[in-house]
Amino acid sequence: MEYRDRNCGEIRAAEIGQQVTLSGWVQRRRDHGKLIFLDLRDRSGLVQVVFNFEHNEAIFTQAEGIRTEFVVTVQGEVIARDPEAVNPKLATGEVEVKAQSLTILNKAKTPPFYIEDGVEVDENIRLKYRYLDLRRPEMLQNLILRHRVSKLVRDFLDAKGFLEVETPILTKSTPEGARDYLVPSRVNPGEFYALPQSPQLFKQLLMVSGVERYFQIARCFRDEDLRADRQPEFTQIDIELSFCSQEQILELMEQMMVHIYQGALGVEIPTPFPRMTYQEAMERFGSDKPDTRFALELHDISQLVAGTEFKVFKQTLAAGGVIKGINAKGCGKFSRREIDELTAFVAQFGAKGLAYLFVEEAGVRSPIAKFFAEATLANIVQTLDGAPGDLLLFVADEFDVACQALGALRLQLGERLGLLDENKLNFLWVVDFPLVDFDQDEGRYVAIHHPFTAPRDEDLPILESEPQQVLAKAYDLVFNGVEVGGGSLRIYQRELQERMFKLLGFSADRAREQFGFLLEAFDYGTPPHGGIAFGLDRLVMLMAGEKSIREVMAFPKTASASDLMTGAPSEVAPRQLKELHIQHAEKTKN
RNA sequence: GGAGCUGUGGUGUAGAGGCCUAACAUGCCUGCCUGUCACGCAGGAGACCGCGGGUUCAAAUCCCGUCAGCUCCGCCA
Repeated sequence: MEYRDRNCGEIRAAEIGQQVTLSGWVQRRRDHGKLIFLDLRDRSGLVQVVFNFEHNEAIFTQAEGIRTEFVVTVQGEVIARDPEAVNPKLATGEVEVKAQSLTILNKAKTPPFYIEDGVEVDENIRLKYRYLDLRRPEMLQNLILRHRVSKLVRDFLDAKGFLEVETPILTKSTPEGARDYLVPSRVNPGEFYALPQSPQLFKQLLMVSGVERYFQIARCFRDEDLRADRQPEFTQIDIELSFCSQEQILELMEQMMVHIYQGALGVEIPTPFPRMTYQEAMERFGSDKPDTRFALELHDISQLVAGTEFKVFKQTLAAGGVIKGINAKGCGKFSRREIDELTAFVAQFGAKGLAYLFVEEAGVRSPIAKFFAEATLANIVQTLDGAPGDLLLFVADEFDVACQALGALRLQLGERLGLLDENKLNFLWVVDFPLVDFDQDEGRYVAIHHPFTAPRDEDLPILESEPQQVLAKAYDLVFNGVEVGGGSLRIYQRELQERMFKLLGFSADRAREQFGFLLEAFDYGTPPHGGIAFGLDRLVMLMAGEKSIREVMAFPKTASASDLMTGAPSEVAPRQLKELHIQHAEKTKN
């Protein structure tokens, strides 16, 4: 049989008088006794179908048995609605289909929740019945948007001469970075593959191969705890180019973003995107991914309060720390309790306390005011641009902690004060990241970006002597305070790569064992290269205005990394384990 | 690994020691209804309050544990 010759949501007044065949799901049935209306839904939208007892008794009787979410085929004539019966809320609201035949293709149980937009349903149930959740138009729209973004990326990069190349999913475990998902090898007892955290090494090797311009919409896997914007498997737009400067990469990627936003949302984004160094981002916004839609910037008052007798400040400064503050504009009415809540909030980020100071017409009011001279207080207020009615908040700690805590507080206040303008599209490049950081737990330097990121040429002489002063040829793309992409120019000379491994505490043997194939490849004529990777899920999430990447992934996992629909992960048969040479696999959690 | 929030008919909520034999809306079922589009009207079924302990004369309500979901910290080169 013929199921359809057009889509439900696309029928318009121009088709009046035509015979049509439609298939879809029954959104709703309205039974008026001798007259029944069905809202028939397919991917394109809704159209109203009418069954009239007087016109066709047999079909009418059949329609009486129809229920929500039945799958039906209707054949009939497109007719005009009476002017007073037009539904302006429906794209197809000027017409309806007079049913002449009806086929019930499949019945349906009553769904566990409403197949409608804007309904708040427990996420447990949505995820268990994800196939029904995806029937909701807003979820379908998210899938469509994601598809469009992928296609725009492919079209853009194709036009720029990039080749899409697939890289292995079963690959080699590299202990640097995130925890790997491991896959046991049946034919090599005791050995494991790892699922890729990113195609990083393969794309660099493709540069050695002479591909010159590579991209892949690549699935990546990281066995770390989840967040609203982090899933164990996610998708990157992964890009690598040879013979290209950092500036050329940034410009090309700006063009790509313009192309995506124009093509998917019809929105024009101005270029070039602003650039900000990592150092400036930390100092002014307390974050390496600053939300520049609002001010509330951080200020350093260490100099102003040097020599103070206030114990906390004095000790912090003596230990080489800093005193930083922000101005909570207009929060001068905050209660003691609200300030306690803010203190608890910054404590999450390691701040040991939160000093505060109310700016009032008469002067300042603060428990710590007595420790400072009038002139000092005036200086502090001036530095933070304080006006009567403002609340100034301070954290004294080592630089990183003070910045991070106040940076988080800044975002919290920004949200609370309604400063996060949804209409602003603030792209920002953060550049000049440090190359390495010292990891106290591991007692060694670790790469901020990854071990293949090139140091700046001018910093090479101090690579070993002052590694923490070395800046990297690395860059992140930030959108409204969210990191949407990051990349770097890579090391492409064996000697430098070996120096880097050594700095990161790799023995020569271990470097060879882990990354020997890369080092060896560098010996065979490696072009200068660099690249970037964007989180497709995050990008689409932001474009869709969603708060979680789960909303733009068809089948996401819960915070405990399980799939409520399929029940994965699950136990497996002893025989399967035996074949994989796995001895003990005891379930520790019920 | 840690912290917080949530869990009551299918769904969304109310109830916060006794008024609960658990309420409301919606959905579902039955009947009526020829112009609805969140159709309407009448009637009906449906939850032992996530699970397990405890306190109490009495627990959906308080306490402890546990499970699940969400958010955050750690973690995420």
